[in-house]
Amino acid sequence: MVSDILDAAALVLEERGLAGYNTNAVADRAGVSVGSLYQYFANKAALTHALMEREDMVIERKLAKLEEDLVGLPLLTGLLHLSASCRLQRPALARLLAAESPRLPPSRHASRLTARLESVFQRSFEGTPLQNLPDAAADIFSIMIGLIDSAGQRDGVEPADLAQRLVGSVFGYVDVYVSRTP
Amino acid sequence: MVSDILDAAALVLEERGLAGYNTNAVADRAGVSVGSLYQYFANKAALTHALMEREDMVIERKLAKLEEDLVGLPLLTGLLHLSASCRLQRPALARLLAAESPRLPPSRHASRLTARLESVFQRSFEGTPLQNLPDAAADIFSIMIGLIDSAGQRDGVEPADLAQRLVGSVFGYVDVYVSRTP
Amino acid sequence: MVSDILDAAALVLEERGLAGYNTNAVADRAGVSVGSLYQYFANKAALTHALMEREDMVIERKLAKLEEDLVGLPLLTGLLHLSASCRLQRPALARLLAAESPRLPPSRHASRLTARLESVFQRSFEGTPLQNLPDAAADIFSIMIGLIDSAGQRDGVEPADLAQRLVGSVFGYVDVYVSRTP
Amino acid sequence: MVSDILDAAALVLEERGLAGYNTNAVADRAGVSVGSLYQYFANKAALTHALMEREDMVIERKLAKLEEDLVGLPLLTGLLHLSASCRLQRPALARLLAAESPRLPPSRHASRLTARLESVFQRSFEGTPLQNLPDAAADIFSIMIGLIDSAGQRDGVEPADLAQRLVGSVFGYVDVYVSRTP
DNA sequence: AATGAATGAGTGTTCATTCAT
DNA sequence: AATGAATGAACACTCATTCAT
Repeated sequence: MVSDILDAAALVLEERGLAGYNTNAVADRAGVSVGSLYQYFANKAALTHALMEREDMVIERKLAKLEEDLVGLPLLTGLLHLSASCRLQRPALARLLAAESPRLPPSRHASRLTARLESVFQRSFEGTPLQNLPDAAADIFSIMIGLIDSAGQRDGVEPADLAQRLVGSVFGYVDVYVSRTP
Repeated sequence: MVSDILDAAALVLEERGLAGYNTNAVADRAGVSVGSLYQYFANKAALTHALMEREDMVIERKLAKLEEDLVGLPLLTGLLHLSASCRLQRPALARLLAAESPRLPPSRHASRLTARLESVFQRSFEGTPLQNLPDAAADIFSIMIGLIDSAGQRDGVEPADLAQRLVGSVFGYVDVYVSRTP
Repeated sequence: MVSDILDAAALVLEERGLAGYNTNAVADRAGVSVGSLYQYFANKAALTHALMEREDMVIERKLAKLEEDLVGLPLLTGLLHLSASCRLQRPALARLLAAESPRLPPSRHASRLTARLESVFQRSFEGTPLQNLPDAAADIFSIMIGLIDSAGQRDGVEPADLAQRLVGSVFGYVDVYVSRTP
Repeated sequence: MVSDILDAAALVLEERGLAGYNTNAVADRAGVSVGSLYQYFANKAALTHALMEREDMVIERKLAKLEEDLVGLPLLTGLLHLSASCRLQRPALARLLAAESPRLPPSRHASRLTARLESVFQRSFEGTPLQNLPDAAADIFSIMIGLIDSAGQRDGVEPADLAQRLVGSVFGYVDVYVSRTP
């Protein structure tokens, strides 16, 4: 049921955009009453957060697997490829959720993801002393989201190609960052 | 008066966020009646567009000056420094306007800015044959906006430091892009 | 509920006239929230159309019965008596609805009524070749509405007397019309 | 000036309909400020009344001339022909003014016109004792307006033909009316 | 648990009217 | 007299949320 509602929310966003994204439409699309929707989600923001979380969950899970096998820069590269291919699955959805998020109260979920990124980032540069990891993680996160979602608006974008450019950007950022970190 | 209303709109956005950004609030904040607001702006979207345009105008003007003196990569670098320092003046405003823009009908202004960026980009690589300039411009634009606005959420970000990392990212992107363009 | 809202709309029109006829007033009068009103009527025009339809329904039903029993001129006469007695039930309402209708988008219902009138008209002159039936039907319709609604502004108008004069007018029109139709 | 504004009001009504008929539009169309409009007309209703009066003035003047030459039924017939040809000059305007009038406070002008009609009516039946002249005048007025304005919605209506049918209707009404007046 | 009708505060927008210049 | 910028009450309509069944 929770899953049905999240599916419906995703479809409503993709089909009608931010303007058509409202709780009644979602409930309709899910073949469920609004009342039921509110049984499972405290309010609209909670629904949106849940959807964001579910969409990111795929990345988080795959990232966890990656962390078992890789370390250092390959791990970071892997994360970027992962993110590109995942977010390009439903590019419009990813973009619309990102566009909605500034209207939402802050959630634990987003910060958990960046925390994760911090960890990956730290493991990538094991040995090198780094400062302000949180800031760097947030920056890289924003580059990643910005670039992928922008590319997602175009048709026929190859995840691999996009990931290459993404790797370029992030390593460009990192080079500066590392070289300036005492 | 137009200017007063735009000032008010900016303040409302900064003080109350997207949720509190409505025409009556803006008119109130400007010490003006709603009717007057609508005398100068056809609708809320027009108001928002005007504010975006005004905020970007500074960048455009400074960019124009830059184009007189610089060419090649220094021009691109200059643009990035420019954008960072301008958008960090009122970081919340810049971020909120960017967040509102997907809800707005497309404007001539936004496309003019990316066209401008394309031109800068092309001038930066004079001599090198490039393909899909629009895509690259859009990508770089998104990296730029994403990174600056993300950094703008933190306190005490030095424009110069941010610009450095921004340059790193963009050149990282470009390196990949150029090397893969036949 | 639909019926309650239509009742309220009719009362608001009668009590406050066109100037006081707004959706909030109707909802208030019906002891219902505006939201409920909009659950049943897509917009104000739809509400007005529905009220017009309901008011005309009585005539349409009675006309259908009449058509079972009568043909020729008696049928036309019957229609005129019918309209007079029905519209005089709530004369102000009939007049105000007619006055509002030019501000409304065209409805299927109004054209259905005139089509009906055309059919009655044609049956009334079976055997006589007539041209431009639609025009004649529209003319007779306007005479009928005009005369009844005008008389409805006065007190103590006897439906039977009014119908007599109405019959006189319409047959006067028809005599000229028929004699000039080749 | 007054005349210019009335011209503009007429044009606005014809070009933009009831929905576009507002004081600012009229002032604009007249090349005059709203303030000036309100210098000559106390409010919007006064403006509309003045326009109605001016449009009917032509009929009134011609009717006065007719009354010098004709008496009895030919006078009534003359009035009907007159009205038909005058109202068909600007059929849309006539219709829209009639549609706006129920929203207006009652005016002396309309009653003056029907009073005039009463007088014509009485002269038409000199010798015959008639009762309830005001009612009859109002009824005939409404038949006249209704039929002419309805016909005015069609293209290529011949004033003479319309007048014929109008004469038929009115005399049909009158026949009944006279025969039932003791 | 599920329903969905009902709610009503809130929002964008219009336009008749005023009044300082 | 003329201007037209300014006013703000009023209105149509939306949608997140509730609660009786």
